Amino acid sequence: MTLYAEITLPLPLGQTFSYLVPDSYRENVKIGTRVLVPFHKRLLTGFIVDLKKRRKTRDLKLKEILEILDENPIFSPSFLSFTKSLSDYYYSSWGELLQSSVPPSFIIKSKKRISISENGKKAIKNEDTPKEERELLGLLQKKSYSDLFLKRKFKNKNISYLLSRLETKRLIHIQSDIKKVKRRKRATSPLAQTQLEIDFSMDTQSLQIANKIIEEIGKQAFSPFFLYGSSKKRESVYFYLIKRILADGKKVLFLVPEIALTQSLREKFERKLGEKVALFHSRLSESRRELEWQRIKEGEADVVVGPRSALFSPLEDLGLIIVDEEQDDSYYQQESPSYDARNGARLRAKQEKAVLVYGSSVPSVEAFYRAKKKGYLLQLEDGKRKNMIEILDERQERRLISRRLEERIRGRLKKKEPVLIFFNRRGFASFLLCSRCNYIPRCIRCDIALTYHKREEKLICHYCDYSIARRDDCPECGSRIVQKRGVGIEAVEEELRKIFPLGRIACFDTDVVKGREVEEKILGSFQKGEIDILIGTQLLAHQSDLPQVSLVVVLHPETILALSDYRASQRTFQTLNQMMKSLLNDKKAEAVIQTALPNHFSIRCGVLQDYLSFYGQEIKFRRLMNYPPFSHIVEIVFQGENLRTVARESRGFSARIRKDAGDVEILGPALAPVARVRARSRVQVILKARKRKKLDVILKGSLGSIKLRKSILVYD
DNA sequence: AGCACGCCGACT
DNA sequence: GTCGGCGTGCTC
Repeated sequence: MTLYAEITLPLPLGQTFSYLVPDSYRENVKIGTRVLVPFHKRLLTGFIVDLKKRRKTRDLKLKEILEILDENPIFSPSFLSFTKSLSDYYYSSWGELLQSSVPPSFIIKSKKRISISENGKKAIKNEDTPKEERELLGLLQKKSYSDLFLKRKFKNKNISYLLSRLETKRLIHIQSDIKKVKRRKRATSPLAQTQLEIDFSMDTQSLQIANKIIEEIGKQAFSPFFLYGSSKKRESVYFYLIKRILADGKKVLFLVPEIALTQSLREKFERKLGEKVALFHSRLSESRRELEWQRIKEGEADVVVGPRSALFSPLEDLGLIIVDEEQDDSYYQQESPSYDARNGARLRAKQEKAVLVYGSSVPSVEAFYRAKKKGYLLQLEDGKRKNMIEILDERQERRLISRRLEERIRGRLKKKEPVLIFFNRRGFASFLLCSRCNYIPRCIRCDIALTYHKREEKLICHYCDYSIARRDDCPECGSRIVQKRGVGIEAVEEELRKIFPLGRIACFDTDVVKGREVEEKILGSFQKGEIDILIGTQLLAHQSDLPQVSLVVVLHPETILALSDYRASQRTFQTLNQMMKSLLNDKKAEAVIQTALPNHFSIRCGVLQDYLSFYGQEIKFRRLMNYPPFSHIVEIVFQGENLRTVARESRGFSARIRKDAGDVEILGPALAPVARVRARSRVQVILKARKRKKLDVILKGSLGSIKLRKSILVYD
């Protein structure tokens, strides 16, 4: 009897495809292995997700699997069903998720090799051969190239058409060969032998909480917890739990935000867990990443630590998943295949019947609400901070640095105490404006004004990095009166240099910090006392080892609130809270906030690091507006080169779904907040509903009908 | 996502 | 008249 394989492919298609299993493969075909299949004139690496004795459709002539690439499954049945549920939840492609779960070298694609034929060599000399064809043949005369290379060489031209024409004329040979991956010999574990730390001491209250979680661990059932408390306390609970899980012979997945895995944290994990730990971080090379993947697959790592992509580590016998710094948005992958690793962790823990522990001192309001409601919130008591906080009302202030603020800084500098200033806008001025004709220089590919950068004397687009040299006159009317509007970090720096001409001042932003060396150099000299005033953007606030100072200044945090997003308050709160972490915890240390919105709760609570008050107010707002966690939001962004097509497609789509929308709110289509990025117009449709199920019902049938490039984001 | 087919404008 | 632009549709 014939055997049929259901296969998902790494394409944004949202369906599986059936293939025939050749008789020669009948014995060794398995669910969860990679296969090479012919698919519409090309070869792709797919994944077998099911094997059937009966075919799904009968009016279709099926193709055969070309090759089975794995002897043993690389995905377990439970991993497959976890990734399937994740793809359903985020409307992203299962095949793409599986593809991103394995090292890139595991994905084999056919590669076309183009070489010149004897006829082709003759044709070069022939005057009748079109210029374009001769150009290509001339290139191929020296050596053969891959189609990818040729595509890049002939950028805008329709190369595939040209190639097929030349092939029919027999001027070239097109050879399709498969890029085989050589199995690398595994190197011996590169970790140095270290003295393991076995001190897991903690206070009685933390111990109680840890034991509460441990009770559940024995039950072999999915069980979630939210650990609310300082990072220090959380950490001691985590390591206690890990120790217990490992003693049971089970494994641990430990997720951290993208930038969190700094040297010091890495060392801590290695000190406490030794060779049992596999660490992923952004600076890991491709080959090293693959090596770690193999180690985990072979069961040599008991604990996997890494950012959101570590969610897909091939761990078996998973007993515990930890998601630390739960509030961090880097857990959400917006690019395709999109998913939220926090929710992904929940789905995986459910599938594996594992214990799930979220942790944060400033939880997202969504997660905090659910934890409270479902009764799995665990609170670690923390000591109160004792700092002086001053919020300066700057609604009347004209100066960038107010008199009062200037005095505060001067006072600290006199005592030789360094000062940290946060200001969240790159460049010198947000935009330039011609006084005569009101012309504003804009990006040619994006729908935004160019930012003026004084250091480079350039106008730069912050969306696509397009830049032009700054000129003194207006390109529209020639007027020489061009105004600078909207203050950036460079203007703050200039102002401070005027006020404190003898002060040693430095900036910490993406334009200065290019690479790890610069970053370490600036932070290092600040630590050594070689810098008096350090001014930083979010880039500095996001550092996990922030320098500790006695005066922290925040200039205009209300700019974050201006974002058109229901989470703007949460962002503002979190950013300010983060900035306050660089404040020394003593009575003499103080923070000064200069803002035009001194009474906004996200600013007040953020500065005071008062999470519970913030939560209390924010959750009221969310309830009132029916935003998550009280509803589910799906945002569909249509993208395309010409606005007409994008508009037509999005209008058609929204008309189709409106027909049976019921009580689902449908907003738009409307231009996205930034209507054009990298020469692509963006139009969005937003769906909002109390029950997630209702969104699925509407979108299940309709999403497939969208022909255009689209991205779908789920918020709840 | 690719890749081919098919229908309308600016050019040797 | 042809080339070649990209709108449209399909891939087991």
